[in-house]
Amino acid sequence: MPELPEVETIRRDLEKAILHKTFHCVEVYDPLVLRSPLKDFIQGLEGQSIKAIVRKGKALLIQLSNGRYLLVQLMMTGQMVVDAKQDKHTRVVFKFTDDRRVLYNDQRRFGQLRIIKDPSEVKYFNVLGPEPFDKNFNALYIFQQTRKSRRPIKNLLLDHTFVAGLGNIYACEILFCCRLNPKRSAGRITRSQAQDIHEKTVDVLKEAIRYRGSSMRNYRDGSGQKGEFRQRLQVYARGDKPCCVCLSPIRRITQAGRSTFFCPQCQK
DNA sequence: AGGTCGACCTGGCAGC
DNA sequence: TGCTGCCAGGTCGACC
Repeated sequence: MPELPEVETIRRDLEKAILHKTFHCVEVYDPLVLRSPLKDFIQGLEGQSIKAIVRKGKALLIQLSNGRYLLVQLMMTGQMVVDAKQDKHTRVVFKFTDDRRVLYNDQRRFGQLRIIKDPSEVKYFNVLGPEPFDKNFNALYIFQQTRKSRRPIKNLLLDHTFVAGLGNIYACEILFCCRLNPKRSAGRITRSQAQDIHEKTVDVLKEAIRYRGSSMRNYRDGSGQKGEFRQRLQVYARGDKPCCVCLSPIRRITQAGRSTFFCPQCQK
C-alpha cells in the first residue's frame, strides 16, 4: 500500500474535496472490500456528513456526523480518487449531495472499508506504535526499543508496533540515509545511530510528503495523479543500478519475505 | 514469546 | 502469441 507519505497526501486531498460534505448515496460494486455488512455500510453513510479526516499509521479515519467512522485501509493497491472515471477496479463509489464523487479503486482487493464506532475496536489501532512525527518517537525511544530485539533493523522499522506508517520503500530509504546495513541487529544500534534513525525518518517522510509520495505501480493521490518522490528514491527498486554516492551496484536481498535494497559499500 | 512465513488477490513483465 | 514464474507499497494469524 501506500505508506505514510502517500496516505497523508490522500488525506489532505480528501480534506480539500469532501470535508463537511454529506454522503448522498454509496454504490458497492464489490462487497469483498467491505468488512461491515453491505446494508450496514450503506445505511451507515448515507445522510451523514464528514466532520474530520485523520490518518493513523497507514489507515484513514473519516469521522461522521453521528460520531462513527468510515475506516479505510488501502493496503497494497487501494486508491481514493475524487471525481475520476470509473474503471474495472472501482469497488465502491461514494456520491455526495453536491454531485462530487469519490471512487474507491483497488486492483488486488486487499483493502478494507468498514464502519466503526470507535478506533479502539480495531486491533490495528490498539497495537500501533508512535507516529513518526510525534514527540514520543524520539532517539531515546528508538534506542530503548532496539535493546529488546535482535532482529535486523530493517525488520524492526517495518514493524508497525514499533513505529506507525513505515513500509518497505521508506524503511530502505531511511537506512540508506543513515548509512546503516539493513541486516544489522537492532540490539547493536548505538545511541547516536538511534538519534540518526530518528532524524532521517522525519526527514525522509517529510520530503516524500512534499513530493506527494512515491508511485511505483498503483499509487495515485486524491486527484488520480502519480507522486513525484519515486525519482528521488536512492535505493528502493534500484537493484544493480549504481549507488548515487559511491557508484557500486545497489543490491537486492530478501528480509522477512520482502525485498530490501541497499548499498553494501555505503551501508555498514 | 518473538519472529518468520503463507495467505489474501490481481496483473504486469521477463524469459522461453 | 502464449505459457510459466516471479514480483508488487500491507496485515493477520498460524506456526516454530
